[in-house]
Amino acid sequence: MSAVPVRQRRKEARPQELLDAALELFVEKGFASTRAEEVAARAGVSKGTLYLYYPSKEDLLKAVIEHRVSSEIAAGAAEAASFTGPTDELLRSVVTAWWQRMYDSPVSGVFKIIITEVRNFPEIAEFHRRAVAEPGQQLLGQLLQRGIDRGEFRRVNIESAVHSLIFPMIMVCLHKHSLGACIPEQRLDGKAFIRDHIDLMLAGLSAAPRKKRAPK
Amino acid sequence: MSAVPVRQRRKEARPQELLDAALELFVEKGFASTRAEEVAARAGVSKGTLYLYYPSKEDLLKAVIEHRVSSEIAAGAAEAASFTGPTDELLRSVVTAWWQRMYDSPVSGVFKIIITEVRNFPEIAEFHRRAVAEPGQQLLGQLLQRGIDRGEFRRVNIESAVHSLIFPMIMVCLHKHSLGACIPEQRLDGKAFIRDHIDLMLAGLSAAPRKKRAPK
Amino acid sequence: MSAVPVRQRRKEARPQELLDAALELFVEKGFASTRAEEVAARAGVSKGTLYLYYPSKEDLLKAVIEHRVSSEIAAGAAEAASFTGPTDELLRSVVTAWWQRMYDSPVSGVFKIIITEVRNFPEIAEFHRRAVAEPGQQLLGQLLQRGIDRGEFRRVNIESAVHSLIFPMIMVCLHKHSLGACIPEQRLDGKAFIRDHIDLMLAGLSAAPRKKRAPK
Amino acid sequence: MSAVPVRQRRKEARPQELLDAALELFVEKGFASTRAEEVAARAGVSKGTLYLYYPSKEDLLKAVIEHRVSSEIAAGAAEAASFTGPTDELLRSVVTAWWQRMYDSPVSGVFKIIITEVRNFPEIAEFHRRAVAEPGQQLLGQLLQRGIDRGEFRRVNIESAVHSLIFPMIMVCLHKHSLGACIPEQRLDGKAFIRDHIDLMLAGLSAAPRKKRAPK
DNA sequence: CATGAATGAGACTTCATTCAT
DNA sequence: AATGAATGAAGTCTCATTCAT
Repeated sequence: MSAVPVRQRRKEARPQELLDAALELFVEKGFASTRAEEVAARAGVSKGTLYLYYPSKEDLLKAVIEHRVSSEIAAGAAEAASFTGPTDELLRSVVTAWWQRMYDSPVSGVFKIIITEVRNFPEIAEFHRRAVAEPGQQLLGQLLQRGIDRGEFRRVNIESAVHSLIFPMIMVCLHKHSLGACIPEQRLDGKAFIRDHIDLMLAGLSAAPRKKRAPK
Repeated sequence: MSAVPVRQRRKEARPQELLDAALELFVEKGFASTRAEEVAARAGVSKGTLYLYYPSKEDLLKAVIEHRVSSEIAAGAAEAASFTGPTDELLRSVVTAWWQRMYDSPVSGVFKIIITEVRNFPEIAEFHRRAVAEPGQQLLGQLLQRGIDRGEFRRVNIESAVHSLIFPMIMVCLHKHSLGACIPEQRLDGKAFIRDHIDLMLAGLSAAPRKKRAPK
Repeated sequence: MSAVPVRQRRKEARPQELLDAALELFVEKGFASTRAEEVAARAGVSKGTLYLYYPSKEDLLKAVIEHRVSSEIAAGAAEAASFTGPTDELLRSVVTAWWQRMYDSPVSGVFKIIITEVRNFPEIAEFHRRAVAEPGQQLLGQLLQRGIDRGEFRRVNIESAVHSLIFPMIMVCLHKHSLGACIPEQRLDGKAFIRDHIDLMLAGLSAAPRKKRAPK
Repeated sequence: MSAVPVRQRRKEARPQELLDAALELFVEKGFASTRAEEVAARAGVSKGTLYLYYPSKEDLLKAVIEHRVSSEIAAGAAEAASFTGPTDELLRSVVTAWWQRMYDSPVSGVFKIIITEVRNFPEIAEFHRRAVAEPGQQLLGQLLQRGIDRGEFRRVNIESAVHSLIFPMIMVCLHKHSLGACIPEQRLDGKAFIRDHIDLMLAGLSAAPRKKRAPK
C-alpha cells in the first residue's frame, strides 16, 4: 500500500533472488547470451548491485550451479535409505517423487547449464562428479543392488542399469528447458513418461524366468 | 603446372570445411562463445572468406545443424525397413550400428547444439521436429510395433518405450561432448553401455510371462 | 563513564585523518586511481562518512593540497628572516633543515600531486603560484640577494640560481614518492645529496677565488 | 583533393600514430584519466583499431614509455664520446643541445608519466633504471670524471654532481607539462635557465680560482 | 553523525560485420 | 575469390555518489 522505497535494503534475500534470476536466464538463453544486467533486472536490482554479491558473471554461474543442487540430490538418498518394502515400490514411489520434485523446480535446468558450460568452465566437471554423479550413482546403485540381493532383480550390470534408468530422467529435464519450451504442442508428458519408463525398467530388471539373452 | 594449386582445388570444398570447423567449435564452446574468426581460422581461411559463404554467424549455425543430420537419420530407416528376422536382432544390430556411426561422427555433437540453442533460435525446433524427432519416432515406433505385432514384445506404450530406448543414446552423445570431454577418467564406455541398455530394454519389452504391473 | 568513547574523541580529528589518508593514497596511486572508499578505509571510517566532510573527491583533492603546505613554506621564511651570520651558513643550516623537514613529512608528496594533477584541475596552478612558488622564490631570492649584497656571492641571475638550488630539492621529493618507492636498492640518499648539492651551489655562487672544498 | 576513404589502410604508420596520440594525452591528463577512445580519436581511428595494435591500455602505456626514450638517451652519449676539447665546452654545447632536443620534443613528457605511474606499474621502474637512469648517470658521470682527470674540475662527489646537474633539467621538462602548461604567463624560459644553470654548475665544479663569468 | 546497500554513468574490451584492396 | 584492417555496437565491470536506516 505504502510506496515501495526506491532503494530497498534486503541484504539477506539478495543473493538468493539473484541466483534464482540467473538460473532462469542461464537456462533460458545460455550463459554467454545472458547479460549481467538482465539478471539484475529480473532480480529487481541494478547492474551494480549484482556485482556487490558476485564478483563476476562467471562466479555467478558457479554459484548458480552449486546452489541447491547438492541438497536436492541428498534429499532422495535419505528417503530411499529409510525405505522398507519391495524394491520396485521403492523405485516407483521414492525415485519417482524425487524426480518429480526436481523436474518441477527450476533446479531441473541445471542439467542444461552443466552440459552447455562444462567445457568452458572445467571446474564444473569436478563439482558435478562430487555433488551429482557420484551421489546419484551411489544412491541408485545401492537401490538396484538391494533388489538383486533380495532376489527381486536379475544380476545386471549395475552401472549400466543406473544409466538406463537415470538418463531418460535427465533427458526429460533437458527437454523441458529446450525443445519442450519451444514447441508446446509436442511437449512430452514428463510424469506419464517417467511412470512408463520405470515400469519398463522394472520389467527389464525383474528376476522372473526369461529366455536367453543372446551371448555376445 | 599440372598440379592444380591447393587453393584452387579446395574451392568447392570450402563450405564443407567451414561447416566442419563450425560444428567442432559450436559443440566445444557453444555458439555464442565461438568467434567467427576462430571458425575461419580452423577452416584455414580468413574471416572475410567465411562471410563469402555464410551471410552471418547465425546462418552458419543453421547450416551446421541441418548439414548431414537428415541423411544420418534416414540412413538407419532404410536399413531397418529392409531387415527380416527377429526384432530383437534388429534392435541389437541395426539400431546399435546406427547409433555407433552417429556417436563416432561429429554429428553426435549436434544434439548438444540443438539443446543449447533452440530457445535462442526457435527455427531450430521446427527443423528438429521435421528432420530428427518425427523420423526417429517413426522409425523406432514402427520397429517396436513390428515386435508387438509379431508377438515378440508386450503391448507397451510405444511412445514411452521409444523414449526409454532413445534418450540414453542421446545422453551418451551429450556426455561425449560435455562432461566426457572434461574428465577423461570417468568417460563412460558408450558402446558397452548401449549394448547393456538394449539388452535391458529387450528384457523389459519381452513378451515372456511376467507378473502384474501394479495398476495405477 | 569518565573515558570519552573513542569515536567521540576522534570526531574533531576526522577531517585531519581523512586528509592524511587521502594524501598518502593520492601520492601513492594518483588521484584518479584512488577510490574514495580506500581513503575512507585508510582513515578508519566508512565511505559515507568521507562525504560528510568533503562533498566530492575533487574537493578532497584540493583540501589535501592546500592542507599544511602554506604553513610549511612559511616556516622556513620566518627562520631565514631572523638569521644573522654568513649567507652560506644560512643556506647550509636553515635551508637544509627546512628541506629536511619537508622531505621527512608526507607533505613532500604534494609536489607529485601538483605536477600530476594541475592540468586536470587548473585551480591548483593558482594555489601553487600563490602559496608555493612565489613565497619560495621570494624567500630564496632574498637570501641570494643578501649574499650578493654582502659581497659573499657573485652577481648571478637570481631567478635562475633559485631554480638551480631548489629544483634538485623538489626532485628528491618526487623521487622519494615515485622511483625511490619502487626500487629500494637504488634509493638515493636524500640528505647526503642535498648537502653536496648545497656545497656545489655555494661553490658556484661564491664571489672569491676559492681553494678546494673543505675535506669531508 | 580526392575524398579520403573512410577506412584507410595504413598498417605501418598506425602504431606510431597511436603512440604519439597516447603520449600527448597521457602527459596531458594522466594515464588513468585518459580514455582509450580519446587516444584512438586523436590518432584518427576508432576505438577498436587501437586494440588491434595494443592489447590493452596498460600495454599501450608501456609502449609509450619505451618508445623513443632509449634512442634519445643514446643519442647524447654518442656525441659526447666523440667530443674533443675542454669539458666545459662539452657541457655547454653537447649536453645543452641534448637537453634542448629532448625538451622540444614530446619525449620530454615521458618524465612526467614515469613519475606518475611507476608506483602503479612497477615494471616501469626497471625500464627506467636500465634505459634512462644508468645510461644517463654513466654518460654524465664519465663527463665529469673527464673534467676531473684533465684537472679542469675539482674532485667532487660525482654522483651528487650528476644529480645537481641533471635534476633541474628534468624539472624543467616536468614543469613544461604541468604548471607551465597552465599558467603561460609564468612559463619559465627553459633554454635561458639551462644556460645559467650550466654556468653555475661549471663555476661550482671549476678547479681554478675563477674570474667572473664570461659575458654572453 | 555514521553506515553501507544501492545506483547508474561511464570506462575498458570484444567481436560480428564491412569493404578497399 | 580472398584478405584482413577497420568499425562501432554491445557487454562486463568499476566506482563516485546518494540515502534509508
